[in-house]
Amino acid sequence: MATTTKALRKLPADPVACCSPVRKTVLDEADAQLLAQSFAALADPIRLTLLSIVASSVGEVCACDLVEPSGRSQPTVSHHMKILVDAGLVSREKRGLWVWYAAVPERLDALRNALR
Amino acid sequence: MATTTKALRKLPADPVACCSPVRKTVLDEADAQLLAQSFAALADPIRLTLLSIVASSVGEVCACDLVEPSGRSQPTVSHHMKILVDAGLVSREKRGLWVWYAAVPERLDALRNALR
DNA sequence: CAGATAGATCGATGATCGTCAATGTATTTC
DNA sequence: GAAATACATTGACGATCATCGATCTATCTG
Repeated sequence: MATTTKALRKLPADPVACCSPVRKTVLDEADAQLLAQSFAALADPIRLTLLSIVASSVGEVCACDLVEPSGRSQPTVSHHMKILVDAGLVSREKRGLWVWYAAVPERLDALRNALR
Repeated sequence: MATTTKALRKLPADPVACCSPVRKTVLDEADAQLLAQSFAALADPIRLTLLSIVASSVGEVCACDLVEPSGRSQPTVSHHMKILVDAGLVSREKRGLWVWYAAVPERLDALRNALR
């Protein structure tokens, strides 16, 4: 176990290493779970492409304009967009026959903040 | 296909919608692949916990101090740290019998920029 | 109501992932 | 060299994921 050898280690620039070289976890289990789920939504190249299309557009983007540039089938695009929406990164609104997506900047900001 | 109906759609606040409502992909395939791999490294609560421990520490952190707070076995922690190192988010240095990890702030910055 | 269209859902399949026990490798100490 | 220690690697398992064809649902139009 780490405790038995801890006192013998030469720690780099840490004079109080004998007690605990690890400050704190900073992230509790629930936060980690939630954050991981958000980052998982970004952990796919297709979803990053879809998000970049939506986020770089001025207003909203129609779902029908996402299938072709992503190079995937319509069910696959629908599946990925659902993941982005569930993660809160993209908003979804159905008007008539079409569905319109828009980026949610506050959620992207929240993720950026989590990276420090 | 989207092109056939595109002219009929009522676009929200976009007077030149007839041409192409999507500006550009912003992300080429290679970039998306690389970014997705980095975000995938963050898409696990254990890895987020491990990274938060390393990143919140002043200097380096010994591998032996990561097993207990993560609540996973030593091989599992080694596995996850390898993923973080491969993603460039954490640096690894072996000195004697111990391995020391440190965060790579530039890489975290790069990911934050990608979310902008 | 019938036909057409946009998008979501279902079901199946192959790939990848998280996990740990067992084992391997490198290093220090005696 | 032998024993001990820290960490990595292997192999196997079940779980989750990405994908698409087929189908379902909702909406608009005539």
